[in-house]
Amino acid sequence: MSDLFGGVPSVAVLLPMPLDGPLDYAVPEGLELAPGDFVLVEVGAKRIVGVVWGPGEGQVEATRLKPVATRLDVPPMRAEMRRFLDRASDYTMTPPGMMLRLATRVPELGEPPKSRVVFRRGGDAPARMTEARQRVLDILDDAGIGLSGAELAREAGVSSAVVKGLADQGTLERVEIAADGPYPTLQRLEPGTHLSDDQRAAGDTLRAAVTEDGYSATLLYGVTGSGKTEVYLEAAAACVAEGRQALVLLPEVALTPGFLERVEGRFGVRPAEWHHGVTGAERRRSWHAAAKGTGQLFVGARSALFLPYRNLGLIVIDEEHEGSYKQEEQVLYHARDMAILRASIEGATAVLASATPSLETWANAEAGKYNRIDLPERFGAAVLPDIKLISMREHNPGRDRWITDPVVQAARSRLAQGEQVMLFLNRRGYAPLTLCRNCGFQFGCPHCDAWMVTHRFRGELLCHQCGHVEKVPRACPECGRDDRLSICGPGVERLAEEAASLFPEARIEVLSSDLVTSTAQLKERILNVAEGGADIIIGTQMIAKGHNFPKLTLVGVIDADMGLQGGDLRAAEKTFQILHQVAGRAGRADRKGTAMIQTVQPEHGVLRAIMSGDAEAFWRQEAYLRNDAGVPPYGRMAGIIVSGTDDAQVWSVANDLGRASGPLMSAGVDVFGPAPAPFARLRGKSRVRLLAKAPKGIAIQPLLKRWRDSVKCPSAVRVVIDIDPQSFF
DNA sequence: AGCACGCCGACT
DNA sequence: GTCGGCGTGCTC
Repeated sequence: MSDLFGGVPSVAVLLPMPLDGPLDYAVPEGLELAPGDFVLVEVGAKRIVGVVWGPGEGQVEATRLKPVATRLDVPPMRAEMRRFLDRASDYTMTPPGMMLRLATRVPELGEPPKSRVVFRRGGDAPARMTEARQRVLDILDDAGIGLSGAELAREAGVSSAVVKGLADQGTLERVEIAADGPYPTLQRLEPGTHLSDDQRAAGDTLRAAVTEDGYSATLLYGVTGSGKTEVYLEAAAACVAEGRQALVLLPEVALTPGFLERVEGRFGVRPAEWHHGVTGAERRRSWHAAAKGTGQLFVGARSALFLPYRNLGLIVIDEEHEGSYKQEEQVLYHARDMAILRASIEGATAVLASATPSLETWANAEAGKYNRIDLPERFGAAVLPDIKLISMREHNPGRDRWITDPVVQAARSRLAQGEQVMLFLNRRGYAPLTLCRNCGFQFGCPHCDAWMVTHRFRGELLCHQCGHVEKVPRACPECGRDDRLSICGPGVERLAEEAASLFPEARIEVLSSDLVTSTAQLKERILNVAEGGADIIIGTQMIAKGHNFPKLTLVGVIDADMGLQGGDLRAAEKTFQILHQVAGRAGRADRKGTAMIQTVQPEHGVLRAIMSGDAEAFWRQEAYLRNDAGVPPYGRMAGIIVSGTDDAQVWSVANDLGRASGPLMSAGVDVFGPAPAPFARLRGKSRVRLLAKAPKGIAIQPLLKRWRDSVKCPSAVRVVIDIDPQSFF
């Protein structure tokens, strides 16, 4: 074999660290290594798992090389995966080792396979049959083999003592099996039966794309409730039937346990999971199942893209437009882009599913780079709600009031019929501005140019930009008067106050990130609302998606214009997406719902698009604006974030970068900044941003890399390059 | 990323 | 006199 390095003195080993490249190690006598082999090597005093990346590069003399300690008994990393990591590292301008780190975040990688104890039916009948014991036995008979004592007890809803009791009597037998055991086989891979005509046609198209060899990408564009999930699960079925693995990426796995049940409903078994919450033995099992090919279907968060799949045939990115696909910490990457990259390298099918695609994806479909499948109809009884615009100029609710009369009337009649009402206002806290009517002083953040938002519930003033917190003031710091402070504008807390006075008998639930302490609590409260535990739901974008509320028939959007101000180029697009989502929550069961959208500018393009349902025209308009501005998808855009604890150092580096931008400008790249805000200070670190905008066709990465490296930078200051940020200013 | 080395403040 | 703060620099 030509790519074996037996007898070759050294290999380059990539390590999961932020080094510029791999390090050379000597190959000991008798060890044969090939690219992709997992090896254990000594780095400093520690032993670390690395991957053979190629032949030794020879920057360090052969005599000074440490030897490779061992080769691990793990399936070697495939060439496709290595290429993916290299390309991803290049694209995101992250050291390749950090990409490897994402791909090796699995416990006990270097250790031999563990075993675990599971139960099976033993010969003896129990001395006495109880209801609890019967349930355990039923669960076991159903599952066959593979459940541990704890799992059995949990699934049967009994205590572990019941399982232990059965085991002691010989009704259950303990068996030791490999801990990284395979996942159960998916059932019913043939085309699904309960599909509408539209769904079947879409499913067939995707099945064909999966069956055909090689890479393709498809935008699956379907309104909420059109059954996108059923359609892409058809693609997964076809993929698994072909003997390849399928991956479904979800934006917020923690909030979608229902998804696993839908998969189980379709395929009879639960998929392998990979996300933050999967830890320990299960994490290890998932990773190895990906590598060995013993897992067929994977469901996960963005990090699931970095599993070492043996034969990946399909990647679905559900809710493709979701911002949570972008990782903003440590390694910056956008899972949607990386999914396309990986699919193209693996020769797999990519499916981007959304009711409100990102403009980039829409434009790629428009340009023919992606196929597009439209699912126009809602499935079953679900009907799109009536949408009404309420002009706030025409219906002025009056001083310190924000709910207009038409919305009040509609809410009254819906509440009277025992239905639920949702009021959406995308602003946390009580009120966005406090000012002094005596001297005109406005309470602003000392670190940025934002207003301090009053939070009554917490009893604090909060900067929503940088997180700065102050006590609620008693008097004006400028003139000292304590009787002229005026609280202006609404937040959800204040809206709840208004709703309580308008509908005194209604039960009101307010949901916003600072009124919810944990994900578990959020789930519980949402479930409570869904079961009818509240009449009026008031909230921020937190309530825009998630659990279905069957009794909800009226949605009131309090301030549709809120998101449209500011310099964010994606403001219109984001507002469109969130309005579409919120409005779509009304009336999905037997009752056609209504969405009433309060706005001061009913003629705005976003609102016209929401009204007419003609998203195409809106996107075309937005695409035109983007084209004009030369930003994605018509150009490349990168944010350069300079951060550190020392303000002076941060500014000095940022200014040096600004001065050194000449070569970029002459290459046709526009550079803006340095600009502070919106994140002037974040957790004690100051941040300054620059923005580079390159027209399409210019490879921006090498230019940026050279730019970054041309400015010397104290190690206390970090310079991060963020390709295609979500917003700029 | 870790981890060791190194140079200046409050302690037995 | 030392213990320890974390700034700087290196890992084949």
